[in-house]
Amino acid sequence: MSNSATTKTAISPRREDDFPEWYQQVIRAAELAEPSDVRGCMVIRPWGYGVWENMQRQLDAMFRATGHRNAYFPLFIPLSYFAKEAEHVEGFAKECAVVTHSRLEADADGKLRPASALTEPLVVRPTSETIIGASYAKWVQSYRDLPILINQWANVVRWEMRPRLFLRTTEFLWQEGHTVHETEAEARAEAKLILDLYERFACEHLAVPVFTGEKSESERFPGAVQTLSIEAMVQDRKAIQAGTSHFLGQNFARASGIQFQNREGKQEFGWTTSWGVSARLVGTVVMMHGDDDGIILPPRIAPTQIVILPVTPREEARAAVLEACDKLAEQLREARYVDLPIEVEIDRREIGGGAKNWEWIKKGVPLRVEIGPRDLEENSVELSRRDQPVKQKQSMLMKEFVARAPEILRSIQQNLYDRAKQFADANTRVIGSKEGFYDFFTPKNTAKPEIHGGFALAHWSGSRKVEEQIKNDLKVTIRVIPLGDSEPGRCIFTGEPSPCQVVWAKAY
RNA sequence: CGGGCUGUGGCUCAGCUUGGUAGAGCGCCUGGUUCGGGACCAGGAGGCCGUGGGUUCAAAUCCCACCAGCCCGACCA
Repeated sequence: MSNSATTKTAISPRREDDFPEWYQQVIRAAELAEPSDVRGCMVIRPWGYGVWENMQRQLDAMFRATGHRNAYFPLFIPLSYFAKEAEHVEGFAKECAVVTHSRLEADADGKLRPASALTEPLVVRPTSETIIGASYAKWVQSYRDLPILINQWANVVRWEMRPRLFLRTTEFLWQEGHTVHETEAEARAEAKLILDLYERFACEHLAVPVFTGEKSESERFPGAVQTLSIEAMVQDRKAIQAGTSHFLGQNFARASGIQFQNREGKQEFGWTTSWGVSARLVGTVVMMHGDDDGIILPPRIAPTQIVILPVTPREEARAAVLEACDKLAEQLREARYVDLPIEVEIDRREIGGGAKNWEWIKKGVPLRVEIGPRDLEENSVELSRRDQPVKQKQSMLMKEFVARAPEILRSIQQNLYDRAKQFADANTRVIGSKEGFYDFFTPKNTAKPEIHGGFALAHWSGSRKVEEQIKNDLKVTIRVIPLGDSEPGRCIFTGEPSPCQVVWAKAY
């Protein structure tokens, strides 16, 4: 019997009925974020920001460990700087916010109007290659000044047409690394190092398995020589680009005048890279792990990993229950999960126990712990794992729970990853013919056009024309060209020789 | 930026065709009964009906413009 048809879920619609709407409802129900009155911009609420802060903290440690240091560069980029790299301009010109005035004045009707035009308009950074390049040009004189390994945590603005909470907003939070190297090989190695770092972060911290590789020319960052990317498959089987790392060659060095005297005493342009991930990762986690009752946060990035819910059916038991909660919280905070104290919160609010429980379910807290009078008598607690069905509860001795909490969190983290990996594997196919390819990406149910095959691995000769044709016909693009060993074959569309299979999918 | 749909208390929406002083459910507040599960009963607060203009004695309702949101395209982290 299909229980799911009758069971009430916290989020409606369900994923299978309307995935985009489900996504929005989850974000609202979990109090991650909400749309603001400013077109295309969002308010990130404490719960959502807490997730981002955890991602930030953990990535930051990884950057530091690989020799990078943080710095901060201006939000405003003089138009003339921005104009230096031709492809870069072409790529970003259509989505730039531009500051042209420096003052407001009241007109005759008392309405405020911009006044005092700037001599040179300022572009609000859509990315910072050019403004950072201007500084690097001053800092770099000799090969002894290299490498420069800097990261910046910042907001950027891209005037997008269709905003979506976390996935595509006009202003967004991200991290952008910008490095300069003495040789091409070093710069290429840096881009690859960061790609691997992003992959590790996605898998181990976000429980998000990814496909990695190089972008085709048409999907490359404007001005880059090579763009590397990690791509995840979310639950509607679409791909989401979760992080990119670019080898920029000498293009931006040339544009910004980043030159140094090399070991032979000759002037040479530096070799640069840039790389970034954004708060889009929060949206990725929602679409990756969420269910019809809300989000499910991987323990490593959950702002609260364990919530303690006092059960106080009788007023006279209240004090004793709360005391036991405090004691448990204290003990749990002394335990370590991935080398950090466990984040514990006691929810003392006096609202109905059921309602309270559901709030935390929707917010995706990995582990809920109930303590009531009966538990006090038996020195036990009732556990509910967010990665298991809502009604499923497990009783455990308090002492045992304290000892096992880190292990349980690890198990949840692992389970989320395994599930996601299994889903991605189950919906990834090697495809050997054009017909098979078109069939794979053609929706079987016209009422739900978003449901299609998933990811396809297929040979492609490198023809841009084929790429365009597929995009026009099916809205399917090459997500990545895998790096490393590959079996040559024949392009399934043209029969031409192909060096390797590439990953195809519909994308966010 | 093009095409379609939609803007009415915090949320979901009814009312609009046939103009006549603003409604429901959920949520919120108060009191009570409950309490190992999103409880129940009673009372209450909350809305220049997206904005501006027009038609009219009278506009949530009709007309025009604008703005915003969603879905579909082009673009993107």
